[in-house]
Amino acid sequence: MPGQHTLDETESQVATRLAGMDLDFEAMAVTANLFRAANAARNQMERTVLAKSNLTWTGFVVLWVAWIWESAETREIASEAGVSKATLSGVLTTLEGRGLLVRKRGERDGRLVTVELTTAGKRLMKGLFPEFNKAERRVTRGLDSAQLPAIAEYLRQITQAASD
Amino acid sequence: MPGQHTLDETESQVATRLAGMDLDFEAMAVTANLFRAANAARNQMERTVLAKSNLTWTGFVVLWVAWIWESAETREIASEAGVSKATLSGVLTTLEGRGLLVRKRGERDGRLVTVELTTAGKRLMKGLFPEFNKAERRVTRGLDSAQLPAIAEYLRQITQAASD
DNA sequence: TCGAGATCGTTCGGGTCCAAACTATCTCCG
DNA sequence: CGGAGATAGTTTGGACCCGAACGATCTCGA
Repeated sequence: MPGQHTLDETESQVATRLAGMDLDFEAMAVTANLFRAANAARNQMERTVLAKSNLTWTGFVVLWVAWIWESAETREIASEAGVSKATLSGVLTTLEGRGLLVRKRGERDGRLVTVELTTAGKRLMKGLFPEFNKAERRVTRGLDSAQLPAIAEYLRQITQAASD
Repeated sequence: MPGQHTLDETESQVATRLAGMDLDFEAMAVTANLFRAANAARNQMERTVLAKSNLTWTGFVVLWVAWIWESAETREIASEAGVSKATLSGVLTTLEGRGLLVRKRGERDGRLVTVELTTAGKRLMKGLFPEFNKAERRVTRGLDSAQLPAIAEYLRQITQAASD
């Protein structure tokens, strides 16, 4: 595969190209590999699990949050899914149009909207999630399973530090 | 902030809601936190570093790859940046329109296109990257610095496993 | 009570994002 | 030499993505 670089080649080129600058190369390696890993895992799971249900990544995450919490407020879903409320609004319209969830205006507070999965939405998630979990197992199969909890904790630390 | 859940609350709700299903909860925790961390870090860095230069995340990554490799072929950039060639094509048009890079048709092979930063593009990266690295240091500040290389290696393993 | 300010979800505009279809170019075998 | 097939980048169509502006709703103090 000509024109392709391995991870090692890339990091070596980076070190050469940026030599002499006052940089934290270890922090750089962690974040660079964080984005690479998240991207590779997302693409893999979209292709192998989500595509056959015609779901996007964000669509799946939104359904997942509403499923886990039974019924969720939109700002909550946006926060959990890691998207802006503007994005969520559009995604909800898409999923609602496909009959997977419904929006309900808050009764006490007329500004709020809560989201609930329809029967079809619940059935979809019930069938899809075990497959999704298999893919999660797959992308972590290169790791020592005894280390998994520690790795999850490292990632939580990054989330924490990035959230101010 | 009402309606917000902490990470612990979310994971506890997940465990309750999915109890009894045959799932790998440790793999789930790693991938869930991987996406949360990548997302939080990306949003943070977009807001604090990239926004003031009016650059998108992908735009920055594309410029970065071309900068590191002096001159790069399109397929190479797409692979490094983790986007499809279709996406890259649009991003290159945007960046070229802003005068940050130029496309050059391959001389030997007329199908290929190589990308090179303009003087303005190089100046931008030279000024921006140290700031970007500060943000990288910031999002990893919660981690034991002695562990950083090991964490980068864990993430490489995930990338590897997700790439087939 | 009544309005200033906060908060909620939606809309808008411009930029990604991808698979699939397409054009242009190259390779290589007959 | 010539064309079938492989390969590179672009276009297309539909969905996501965000900040900013917006209208609707709530809160709270004077």
